Amino acid sequence: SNWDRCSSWFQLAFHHISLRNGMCFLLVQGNFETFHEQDLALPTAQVVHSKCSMLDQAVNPSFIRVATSALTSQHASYPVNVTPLPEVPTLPPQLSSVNAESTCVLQGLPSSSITLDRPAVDGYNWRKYGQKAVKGGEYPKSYYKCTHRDCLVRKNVEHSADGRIVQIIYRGQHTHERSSKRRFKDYGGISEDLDDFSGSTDTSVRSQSDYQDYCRKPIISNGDMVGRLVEKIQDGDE
DNA sequence: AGCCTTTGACCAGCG
DNA sequence: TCGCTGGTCAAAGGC
Repeated sequence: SNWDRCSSWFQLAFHHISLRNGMCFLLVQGNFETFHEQDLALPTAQVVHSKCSMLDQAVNPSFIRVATSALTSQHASYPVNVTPLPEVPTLPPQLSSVNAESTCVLQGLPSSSITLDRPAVDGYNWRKYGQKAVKGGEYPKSYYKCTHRDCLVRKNVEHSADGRIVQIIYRGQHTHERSSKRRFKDYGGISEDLDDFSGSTDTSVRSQSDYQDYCRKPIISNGDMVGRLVEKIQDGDE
């Protein structure tokens, strides 16, 4: 039902794969956007990989690798360490980078184009407390703390040279639910909808939403879809 | 006023 | 001990 509520808005952007056991993976403009505990409770990465492999590979082979990678992270102890995908499809020329979660940069568009560069739209509030150029300055690494009182969770976000997130490392576990919708409005309303989508009453589900953070280089086969999405955002339509 | 990012300084671990 | 590296602090300024 959450999917039904959400998909009407995001139908331009979503590719989705529903698996037989009820798992539902969302791929938002190439980002592996949402993992919920209910999605992840049963399968190991290996199982998911095999299930995904049974699907039409034409949907997006990279997606299967992302799903497998994220699931591996899900069941591993912290810190979570996600390596970047080795391959990504070619983007249309007007669009070099779109990350629905935290970075949305459209190049070749007017200066009014949307740029979302926030630490996370994962339902938690983060405060950046440092940034370092690591690995010889090749990859700037940002350090974030959860702003919730008494919550010690920290997140390290590593960016590639072109600004894409190539690695997110979480340390600790949240001791609270995700924050209210209020702050999500800061992200142009998109995340508010995501919150609706993931707004299960099951708090244990919410606690796993960090995995929404995995930003990936976009996998877009239809530039027009993004153009229409951008129009919607620019019109201020939440 | 409160919260945020930025950024140089500082600190700890390691070879 | 020294230098390097990664992580954190905290002042300053912006929104």
